[in-house]
Amino acid sequence: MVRVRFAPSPTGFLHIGGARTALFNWMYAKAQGGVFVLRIEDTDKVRSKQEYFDEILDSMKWLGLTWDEFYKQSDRFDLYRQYAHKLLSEGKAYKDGEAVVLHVIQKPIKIYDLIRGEIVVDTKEIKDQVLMKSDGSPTYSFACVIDDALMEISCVIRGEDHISNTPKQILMYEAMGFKVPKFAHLPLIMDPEGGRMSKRAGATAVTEYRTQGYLPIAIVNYLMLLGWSPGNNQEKVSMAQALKNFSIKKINKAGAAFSLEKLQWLNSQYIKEMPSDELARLLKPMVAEKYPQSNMEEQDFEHVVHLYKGRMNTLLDFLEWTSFLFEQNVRFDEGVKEKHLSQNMKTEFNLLADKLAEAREFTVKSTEEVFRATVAELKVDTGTLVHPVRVALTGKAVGPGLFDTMAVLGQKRTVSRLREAFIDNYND
RNA sequence: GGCCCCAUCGUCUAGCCUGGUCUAGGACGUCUGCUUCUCAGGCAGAAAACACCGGUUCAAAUCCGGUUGGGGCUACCA
Repeated sequence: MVRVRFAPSPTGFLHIGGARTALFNWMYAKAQGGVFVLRIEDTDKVRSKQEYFDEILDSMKWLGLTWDEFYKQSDRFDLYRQYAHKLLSEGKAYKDGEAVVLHVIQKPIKIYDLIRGEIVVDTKEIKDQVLMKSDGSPTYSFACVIDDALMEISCVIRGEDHISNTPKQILMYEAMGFKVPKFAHLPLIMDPEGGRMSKRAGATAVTEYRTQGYLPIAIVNYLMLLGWSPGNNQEKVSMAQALKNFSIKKINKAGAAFSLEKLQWLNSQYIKEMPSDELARLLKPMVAEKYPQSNMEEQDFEHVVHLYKGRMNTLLDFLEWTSFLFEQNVRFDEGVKEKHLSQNMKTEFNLLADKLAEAREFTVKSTEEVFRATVAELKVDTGTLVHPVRVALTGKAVGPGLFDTMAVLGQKRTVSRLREAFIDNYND
């Protein structure tokens, strides 16, 4: 029976790298019908926080990384103490003040790593290991070994930063007479420049990506591609497909730089393929929060979502694009007013406004007809009127088709924004 | 510094184990063209890599050694 675990410590938010470690563990378990254990390593009483504990569980669930068994180490201190006593009584460990320390025997240790193959380390590099700290709490390695052994973890899949812990821990397995599990050390995620992943290089916590409007399915898809490939030139990979092709031996050995661009692309792909009603349900509360006074008919809202779906990289982009629909006043993008509304087109705008005001219905088709007729009457190019009008209506030089835009804005607001467009300029 | 891990386009990767099918494939990004009221999108193209040196071999991205470069660890943190 395959049994794996993800063992974060609640001393910070779930890190994007931690999420990937969790994902590979989860996939390894699911691909083989095994068990995925979530174990919270909260032995550091000072640094562990309830808020982080809650957040980690929340992020795991959000990503869909559900667990079959749950433990936390603070519930298991008695157990660690028992093993410390045992090692003490067997003479394998000794006391240093209140601390319990393992005698490290000199010998070469062989690690068989599923990803890297054999790694040999001489224990002369390793000094005696503290098992129980003076305050009575176990050290990371000690608690980890006891738990992995007792929870019958068949393969320890963790970050490469733990390679040097592995020989120390093997010594502990042997001292306590436990069976040594298999190991697989995942390459680390690097920042976009290939250096150490740090806060400065961008978001590191899963929650940040969540608030920035990334879909969990896109994050999971992106993360699995960091160091692994389904092997058939696929980029957008369904979990079912990934599980079918998953093999831990196919995981890369080299660290992988995190690319926000590719995550964004994947996110946009998932947004595009999502049904508009579903996307609308996701967006609705975000709109309500950002624009409290907004109220739009369900049908209309869904239509707006449909209109902007193709141009969103993140959910947040929608809020940016559509501010002109939910705010009283148009907010102009940097420089667009100067570029498209510097020439006074009051006459043209008023003519268009008058004609639009008379329209009996206000649809994409009818607004286009009115617009084309106006352009013909004015004897100007379509473009010379389209761009200033779009800017006047939306505050942006770019966006969906102008007639789509007018139709969702509605007759009343379209007409009034056209009429008010040059009022400021008159006072200049 | 010491110990350990790693090295294919700018980035993520396929290929490496089982050398020849690789004038190295895909994707993101970049650039170009088409579509169009704009941008985005979509579609079609382009540029872009086996870190270096040596060895083994008829033949090396693939095997071996070294160099260089990057990363990790070096806590009574996890």
